[in-house]
Amino acid sequence: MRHQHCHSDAKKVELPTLTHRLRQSSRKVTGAREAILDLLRQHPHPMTNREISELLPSGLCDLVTIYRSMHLLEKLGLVKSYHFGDRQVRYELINTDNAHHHHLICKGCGLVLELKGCFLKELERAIEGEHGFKGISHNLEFFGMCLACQKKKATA
Amino acid sequence: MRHQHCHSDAKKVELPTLTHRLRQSSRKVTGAREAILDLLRQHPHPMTNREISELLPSGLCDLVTIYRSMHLLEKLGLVKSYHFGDRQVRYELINTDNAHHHHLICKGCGLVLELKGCFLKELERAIEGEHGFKGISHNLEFFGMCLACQKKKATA
DNA sequence: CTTGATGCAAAAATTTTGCAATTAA
DNA sequence: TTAATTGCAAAATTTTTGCATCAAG
Repeated sequence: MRHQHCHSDAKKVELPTLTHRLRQSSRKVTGAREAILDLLRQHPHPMTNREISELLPSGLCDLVTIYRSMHLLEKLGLVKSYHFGDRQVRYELINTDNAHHHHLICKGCGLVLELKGCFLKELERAIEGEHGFKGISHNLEFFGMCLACQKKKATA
Repeated sequence: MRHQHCHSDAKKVELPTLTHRLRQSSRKVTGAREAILDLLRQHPHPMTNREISELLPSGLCDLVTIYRSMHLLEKLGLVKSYHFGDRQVRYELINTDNAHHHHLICKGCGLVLELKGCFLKELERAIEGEHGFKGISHNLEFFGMCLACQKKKATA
């Protein structure tokens, strides 16, 4: 995945709000965690641990710390993990404005657009009824070729 | 994922049909590949390389061969890979009867049901129009708790 | 102080690669 | 015969764990 951008109008969660939630769970607000959370705020699209590590000021913390932090943040419900079908886990800050959404990912350049809204609630109800499952959720991501990559391909 | 089952009425692809497609691509029909394809026929739901390896007659082939085979079979379009959100790649035989479908996965026991049909074609068109993307596809999987696991939880 | 967090090294687990030997066509 | 395939060993990744040290609350 070469580049990632995100078009989202959702209001950003404030950093103090996030650190407060750490303290509430008797977790400590450390330099590494603040930096990670702030990075996620500034790049509001799913990122891998490695990407996070590379974007963080060099030497700020070990990659192991990022693994541990992301597990924790996910458990505490501050981030959500996404899978774009390439066996990598990506984490995105959960924005209360825009909690549940899907992405449109360019297979050429890795551009990520955030899609507004979701249309599968009724479908989930139908599936619950038909199969007796409870507590249904879903993963849904779209893939395609963005305008820029279409042009690139045409001229190549 | 502890168990996997699949409810599918789709007609099974015949083994000779599959091996024929290997020969067409000037690939060889080996014991390992026949065994893998037959296993996938008999377990018509997505399986990881490790699961395939463990279900194959012991010592039939190396795990490396399975990795290589699955890459090849995917490239040739005989299998499709799925991601159930646990960072594992799962492969399923492509059945011409039932090429595009989604799954309903129990978070308790790993039961996998195959859902018939797909309802997102119009949605894909809408997204193409709105964002200028071309060739849109999607990944969609549902997760929940199956009846048996609901009971198990209630009595626990 | 006391508990939780971190770095570093090492272990574990997963996936890929090189190469000589083997086998299907 | 020859081009593709395989096994084995080894390398390259990726993720997890242990433990002593450090730091936030």
